[in-house]
Formats: sequence, C-alpha cells, structure tokens
Amino acid sequence: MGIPATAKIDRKSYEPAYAQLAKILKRQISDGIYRPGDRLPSEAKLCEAYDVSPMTVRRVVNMLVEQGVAVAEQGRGTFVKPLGLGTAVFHLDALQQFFDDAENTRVKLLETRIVSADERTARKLSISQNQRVVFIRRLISQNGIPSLYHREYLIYDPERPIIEAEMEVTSLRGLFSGASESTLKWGNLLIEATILRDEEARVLNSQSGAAAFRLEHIFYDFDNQPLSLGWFISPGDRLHFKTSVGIQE
Amino acid sequence: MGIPATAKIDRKSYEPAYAQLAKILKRQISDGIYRPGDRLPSEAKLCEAYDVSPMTVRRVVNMLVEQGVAVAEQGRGTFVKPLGLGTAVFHLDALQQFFDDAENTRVKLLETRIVSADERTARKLSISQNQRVVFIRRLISQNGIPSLYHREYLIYDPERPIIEAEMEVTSLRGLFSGASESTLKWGNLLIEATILRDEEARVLNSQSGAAAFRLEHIFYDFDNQPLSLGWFISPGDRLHFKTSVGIQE
DNA sequence: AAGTGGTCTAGACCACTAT
DNA sequence: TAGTGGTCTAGACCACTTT
Repeated sequence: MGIPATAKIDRKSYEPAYAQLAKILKRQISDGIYRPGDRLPSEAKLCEAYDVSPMTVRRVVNMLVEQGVAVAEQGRGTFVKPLGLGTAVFHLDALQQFFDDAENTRVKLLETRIVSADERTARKLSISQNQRVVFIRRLISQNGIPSLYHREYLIYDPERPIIEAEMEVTSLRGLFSGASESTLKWGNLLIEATILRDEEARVLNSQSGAAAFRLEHIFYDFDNQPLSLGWFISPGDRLHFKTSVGIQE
Repeated sequence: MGIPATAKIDRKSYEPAYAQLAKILKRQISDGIYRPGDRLPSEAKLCEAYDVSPMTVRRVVNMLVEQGVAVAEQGRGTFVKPLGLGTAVFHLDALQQFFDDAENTRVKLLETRIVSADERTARKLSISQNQRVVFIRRLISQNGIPSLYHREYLIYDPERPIIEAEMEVTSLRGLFSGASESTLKWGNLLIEATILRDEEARVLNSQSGAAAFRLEHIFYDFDNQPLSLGWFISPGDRLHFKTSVGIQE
C-alpha cells in the first residue's frame, strides 16, 4: 500500500515525535495535499508510515482535533475540517500584557472607601442591600497613557479583613498572571461594547461617547461565595483583540 | 503511604477512566482539598491509588494543565494553579449561534457590485489599486431584528469565477460552522469596540453613535493569497461574550 | 468481516529537581 | 540517589461504520 510519508521523524531531535508528526500532517494539509473534507490516512497507516506506536499517533490526532484542524469519526476515519469562524477564540492575554512589563505599567489607586451596597451590587454579590462593601477605583497606565479604568466592589467581612484579597488585587498583576496565591476559585466574565460616560472619559483622558470595551467580572471564593464584582473599561482605540482561524503558514 | 482516593473509578461506567479521574481531581481542588500552590499527588501515587496505568494518569494531568487548572514542572511535581485572568478565552461561537437556528435567522443580500479597489482595500488584499473587486453588503436578522451588518470585498478573478466562494459566503452559514467545503485555508481576525456610523445605524435600525463590536476578517486561500476582506458589525446591546475562569462548580 | 477511531495496559527510558 | 514529570512502545480490547 502506498503511504505518503513525505517527511521522516528525526528520533535524535529534541522535538518530540508527536510534535514532529503533528507538524508534518498540518504541513500536508496546509500544502493542499489533504483538502477540507478529505480523509486522513488511518491511524494504522500512520503508525506504519512513520514508524511510531499507536499511542503516539493517537496523541497527534487528538491534537489536530483539539486545534480544530480535523474531526475524527469513530468507525469512519479522520477528516480535514474546513475553516470555521465559530471555532475562533480570542485570548484575554491582550489585557494581561498591560501588566507584563512592570517597567512601563503603573497602577494608581484612585479611591478606596466603604459604602452601602446598592440594589444591583447587592443582588450580584448575593448580599443584602445596604450591607457594607469596599469600593475601589484604580487606573492602569501604560507609558503614561491611561489605558484601563477599574472599579470594584469587594465583600467587606469585619471578621476576616480583606487585606489578602485586596493586596493582590491592588497590583492586579497576580490576578492576571495567575502567579500569586489566591482565595479566588472561579469567576464569570462578560465582555461588552460600550460608550465612555463622562466620568470614565475624564479619568481615562478620553472623550465622552467614545467607543470602549467593558469587561465585567464576578469572582467567587472556595465557598462559592461572591467576593468581588467589578468592571474594567478600556477605550476602543487603546485595546483590540487579534486571533486567527485555520492553518496559518 | 496514605493516599487520598476519595472516590473510585467505575470500570463499568460508560464514562472513560481518564474522564472520571479528571473529574475527581478537579472536584478535590474545587473542594479546597488541594489549594492553589499545593502539589498534587505524584503520578505514581495516582496510579496506585486509582489503579490505572501511567499513561492514563498522564493524560489526565495533561488535561488539567491544558484547562489551566494545574501546572506541571518536570522533576518537581504538578501544582494547582491560582485563578488567572490572562488565561481566559472568549469563543466566537456566540456569533455562530446567530446562524445555528436557521429557523429564525435570515441573511439578506443588500448589494453586490463590482468596484475598483481603493487604497486600503488594495493594500490589505495585496492587489493593485483600482483593480476590480466584488463588494457585498449583507444584513443578518434574528427574529426580525437586524443584528449583524456585513461588508466584504472579494477578489474578482475573471479566470475563476468566485461563484464557489460567494455561494458559501452568501449564506455565511458554512463559514461559521465549518461545515461546507471551503477554498479558504486560514484567516486573521481583529475585534474592536467602535461606534455606529450613520449608514450602519440606518441599516441596523439603531442609533448613530451607539456602541458596537466590529470584527474585521481577512481570509486566505490555499495559495496564501488574500481572497476576502470584510467587517461584521453588531450593536453592543445585541451581542456580548461570556466566559469563565477557574474551576466552576 | 474488515477497517476505523477510542481507551487502556504495564512497562521502558529519559530529563530534570531536590536531598 | 531518589523522586518527579515527559515521551514512547507494542500490543490489547472495545464500539462503530462500511462492505
């Protein structure tokens, strides 16, 4: 049986066999040897052609499927998947990079005070209205340009001061990189397109009515209790998200 | 040595062993048995405790790492990862769902005409200025509500009519689901926050100056030639993206 | 019946880290 | 040196699809 092993696997390479095989297959797809809808060689054939074990081939196929490049159907085969916009994802690390270069990033604490929760805040934090919460406003600047405005309501528990939580969130750095210890277990995020209000525009040194991203977050602790409700706001001309779909090369 | 096998793996279950073990470990993390920064039991211990082979444990650990729940360090161990905003991803399938229920979705072709490429279009499509391109405007409505406005410039090649490409892009359905055959290999996407211009607001039955998402796309064919440049625009009050970070439960 | 993907075993060897 | 994660083998059995 003719097996199209257009390239061989270098066992002496530092690049693992599975990575090499994945690259080979993606290259063949990219080159149009296998087109969308085509069936890839069966796993048994790939084992023989590239002289690797079934588990290694399996791993490679799994990778291609996870990457949205192929789709595997039990009993039928593995097929090249056409480009699909629905599989596209954009990563929030575009935001993280604000904090990555600590050199040029400054987090300024604009305000910290204890307030009574209004109706919406109380509802979202699962507390009773008028219960006291910590309100924090921060401004994150990049090279002197204000880029992110953050407002946050933190549960205020006199029993257990929120120092720990506040500490890490003051710099916000740990929150993005996932580096620090954390009392937070999970969170819900919501991204919307919005328009800068007067106060937001003033703080961000931008114009009222300008386009902006709003990222709303609610974080929960290990008891599944809401701990923090807040919003990041960034002018549309200072933030965007890039990504790609299909096989780039 | 005490091994905390808080749950057992049911070999008769239809749920594979690796999925069961992953669920068990995530549950233990969620319950706070293992906290951020803690070291998980070594893979050897997990093999013994749950009576599975090393490869199966390895697969589970890989899953946890890919899901951002843990981080593995060779020679040291596998550690529970604190919640990190930077790892969050937003899926574009929120857009796809516009097309998923063909029942309530209607794609209306507003305009198709052949025009000369202006400077920006020519540059982005790697063609010479004034070369002819196909300009298409579409409106996607959901339950009678106009939700997406799409403008697109397609390379016009008299040799090879763009019927194929245009066909699939007319309904746009295949483009999102990745279902149809495709001449497109890959694409670059850019998401911005913007403001509706007069014409956009008119078409979308919204207000000029309202917040909106803009998704710019460039698609390339299997010769890596740009084929399509376009923009989806959706009013901010009709589209948003949700996601979560950490271990939700 | 033959071929396909999906799961799993029971080891092996290696690279790295800590002691 | 002992323990850890990382890769890989050479099979096995199963579920499913096609012929």
